[in-house]
Amino acid sequence: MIKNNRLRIRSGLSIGALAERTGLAVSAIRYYESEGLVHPWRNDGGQRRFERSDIRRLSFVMIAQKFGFTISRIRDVMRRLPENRTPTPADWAKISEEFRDELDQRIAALQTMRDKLDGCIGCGCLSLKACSLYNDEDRAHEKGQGPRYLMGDQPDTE
Amino acid sequence: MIKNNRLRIRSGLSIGALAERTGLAVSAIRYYESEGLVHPWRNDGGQRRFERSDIRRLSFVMIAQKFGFTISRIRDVMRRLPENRTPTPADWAKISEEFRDELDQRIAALQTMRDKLDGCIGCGCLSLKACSLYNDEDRAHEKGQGPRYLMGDQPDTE
DNA sequence: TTAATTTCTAAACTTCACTTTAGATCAAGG
DNA sequence: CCTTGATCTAAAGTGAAGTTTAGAAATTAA
Repeated sequence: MIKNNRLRIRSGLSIGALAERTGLAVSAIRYYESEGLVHPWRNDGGQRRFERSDIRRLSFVMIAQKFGFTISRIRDVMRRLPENRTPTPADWAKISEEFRDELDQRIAALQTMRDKLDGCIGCGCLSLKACSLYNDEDRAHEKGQGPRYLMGDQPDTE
Repeated sequence: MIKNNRLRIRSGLSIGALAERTGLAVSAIRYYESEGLVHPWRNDGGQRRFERSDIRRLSFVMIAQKFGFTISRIRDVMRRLPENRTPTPADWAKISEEFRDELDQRIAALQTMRDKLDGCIGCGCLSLKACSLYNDEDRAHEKGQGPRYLMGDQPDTE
């Protein structure tokens, strides 16, 4: 099975080397391990050793963070990478597409809100019960339930 | 000068009434005061009393938060409202436009990043030095300096 | 071999945007 | 007047995403 019978040394990258390669702080990498984003092994002295493909994993994390995804969301998506082998470019492309779909939705939601804001600028309301910026379904921040009573202005002026 | 010489009672809204009108928690309103977003006065017993126009102020805060602006950014923008008089719809429209401009920029930045991601999905790279998702100027998160060395992959495979 | 550098763990600290808690005071209804 | 209910302050807690610190052990360079 093994074509090359020279001893294959799996020395791996130290955490400092990985930090240099990714631009991340050492402490951030340890934190990402605690969050399950990378899974280093330990050498004889108990120090972390990383695979070269972890550079790519962490790069993906950084990109996803730029897009505004949370650690837990990123972890969920990365769970879909193969565990038994080093992910291929095709594997990465597949999970990237998932992010793209969410990104599209968020762009669309922001655009809708901007259009509503345009309408509100036109009428200067910004505080009327009827304002479409309230009680909208297309929230930018899905979590948090947002205002319930909203814009309690009565028709009289203030 | 004063046409109506009946005593004008400026009783104001209690914090609970304002909470009901805006949908915010009482604790959130106190927090917003501590952050300089509203400036209630105190009645004889030391309780906060708010103007009716504070409903609008807080509504504006809520909208701006939906758009992802931070408290300090919102405070900065709201400083441009007139202090000597109750803001008019036109005043609100003016500062809303400022937000709209930033919103436009953020939408554009997200779109650019999405397009780049599309390119990366096509080539499956996601980890090459040349990848345009790194070292880009159009960051979604302006704060935080982002990766410096970025994607340290050497040309050899992993 | 010795000294300098890295890495280790655990715990505490940071910022943001709030909420919760505790004990005290204020205001309103019966 | 008395009792709820609302409000007050200050401090601590929350969760996300890390950073900082301290003291010890491992690794590397000279």
